[in-house]
Amino acid sequence: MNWTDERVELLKKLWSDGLSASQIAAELGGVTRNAVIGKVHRLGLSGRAKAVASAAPRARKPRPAAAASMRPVVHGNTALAPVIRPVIEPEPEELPDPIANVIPMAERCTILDLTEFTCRWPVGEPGKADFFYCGSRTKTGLPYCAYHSRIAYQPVQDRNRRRVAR
DNA sequence: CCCTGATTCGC
DNA sequence: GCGAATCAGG
Repeated sequence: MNWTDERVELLKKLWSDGLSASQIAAELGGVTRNAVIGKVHRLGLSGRAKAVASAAPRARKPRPAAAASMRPVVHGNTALAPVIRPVIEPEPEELPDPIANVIPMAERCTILDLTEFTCRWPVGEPGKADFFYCGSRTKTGLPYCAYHSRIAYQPVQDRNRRRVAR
């Protein structure tokens, strides 16, 4: 593919419209984002309005909302309320993510809040802003609450064999 | 890891 | 002029 007037024109338009180089490359077809960027520079239209604010405007995943609808309603001070956990059977193939939706906000705690009586079940990715520990009362010296103990001590499921690329 | 634009440099 | 490779960053 060569840079015909049409393609250059489209490139200019899309670039000024704030599309990313990879998006433009996909739109044009037959070129990579590097080619687009290179061309953009050669054309001397490097700077743009303000499209480069957040580098990765990733598509938002719609929230599951299924588990959230099953969350028990707790009135009053949730911090002092007894732990109420839904009586759903933890499905072996279920990932911890949906579980996060049934842990009351008030219970969630950081690693600093953990004591010998708080559930150490991690939810989310450590380091991420939304990461937290379950924080429920543990039974007797166990690292997890009764609910998460059942998950933690289940028979080993078939692990996903993954191989690092490259 | 995903992604972004910027730059370099052999072609 | 072109663009892959690389760099620097979110």
